[in-house]
Amino acid sequence: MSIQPANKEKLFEARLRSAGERVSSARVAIFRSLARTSPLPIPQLVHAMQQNAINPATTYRNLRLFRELNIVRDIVAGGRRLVELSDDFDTHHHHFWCQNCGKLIDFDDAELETSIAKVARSLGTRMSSHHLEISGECSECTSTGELVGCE
Amino acid sequence: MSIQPANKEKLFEARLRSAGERVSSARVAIFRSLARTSPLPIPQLVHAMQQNAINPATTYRNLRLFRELNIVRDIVAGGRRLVELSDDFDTHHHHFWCQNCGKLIDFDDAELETSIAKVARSLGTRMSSHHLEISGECSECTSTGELVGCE
DNA sequence: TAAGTAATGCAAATAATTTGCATATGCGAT
DNA sequence: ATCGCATATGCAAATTATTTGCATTACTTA
Repeated sequence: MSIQPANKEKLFEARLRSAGERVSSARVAIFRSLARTSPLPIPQLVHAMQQNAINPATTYRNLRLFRELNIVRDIVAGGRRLVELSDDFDTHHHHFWCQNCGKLIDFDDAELETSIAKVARSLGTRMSSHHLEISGECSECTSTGELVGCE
Repeated sequence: MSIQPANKEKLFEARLRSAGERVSSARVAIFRSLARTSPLPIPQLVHAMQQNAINPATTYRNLRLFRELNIVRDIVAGGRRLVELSDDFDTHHHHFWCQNCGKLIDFDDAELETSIAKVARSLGTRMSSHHLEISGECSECTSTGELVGCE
C-alpha cells in the first residue's frame, strides 16, 4: 500500500513536470526532508533547509507551490499548524493528538473512509482529499490516570 | 440542538470562572466576535478587535487561553489557519472546502460520527473533540464544469 | 552545448506573534 | 457599596514569520 521511497521521488518529479514546473535541487531537498520527517511546523522545516543552504524565501515559495500541486497538505494539531506530504506521497492517514502528552498518532480505518466518502457524495461534492483530527487522551495517558489539561 | 446566544455567553462565563479566570470585557468582546462570525483567520480577528480598542497582545493572549479552555479550536481550510468557537459553543460540524471557489461548507452526519467514535475507541483513546476537513469541488463548481486547480 | 526562462539568494519590507512592565480592572472580602 | 489584591490590559519594543524585488544562477529544450 505504501509508496516506496524511490518511487515517491519519481512521482514527485512527474508531478512537477506535468505542471510545467522545474525539478530544482532545492525542491528535491525540501521534498526529501518532508519525506524523512513529517508532519512538522513550517518554521522548523525552514530552519532545517537553511542548514542545507536553502534560503527561507525559497522554502516558503516552494511550500506554496507544493500546496497547489497537492504535494503537501497542512494540518492542525493542538493549535499548531504543520505540513506533511499529501496522501499521494504517503499512506493515507488521519491524526490523533493527545492533549495530555502531545503525542501525535497516525491512524486509518476502512469503515471511516466509507462514511466520509458517503457524506461527500451526499453533499453533492467531488472529494479530492480529506483529513480527520481527533483530540483527546491517548491510551497511555488514560491508563496513567493523568488529567487532561493539567500540567 | 443549537445553543441560544444568551446561554452561550453564560456558558462562556461559567467556563472562565470554573477555570479561575476572570470575565473581562476584552474576553467577552472576543467571544462575541467569534460567535458572530467564525471561522476566521486570526489576523482578521485581531484587526476586528483593534477596531474595538482591544490590543493585539490581548487578543493573542486570550486566544491562547480560549484554546486551553476549549472555548475555541483551530481548523485549516485550504492551507489557511482559522479559529472558531468549539463544539461546546456551537453546533458540532465539519468543513468542506471547495478548492475551486473557496467556499466553506459546514456539515454533520450521524453515521460519520458513529464511525469516528468507534475508531477513537478502537485506538484505546478518550476523544474530547474532533474535526474533519474535506477538500474538493462543491456541487455548484462541479455542475459548472470548472476545473479544479485552474485559474 | 547554448539560449531562454524560471528558480534562487539576498536584503529589505511587511506581517504576525510574544514579552516586560506600568497601569487599570475584576473579584472577593469587608 | 467600597477596598485591596491579584490578574488582565495597553503600550512599546523585541522576536519571529513571511513576502517581495531584483540581480544572478541553473534547469530545460532544441
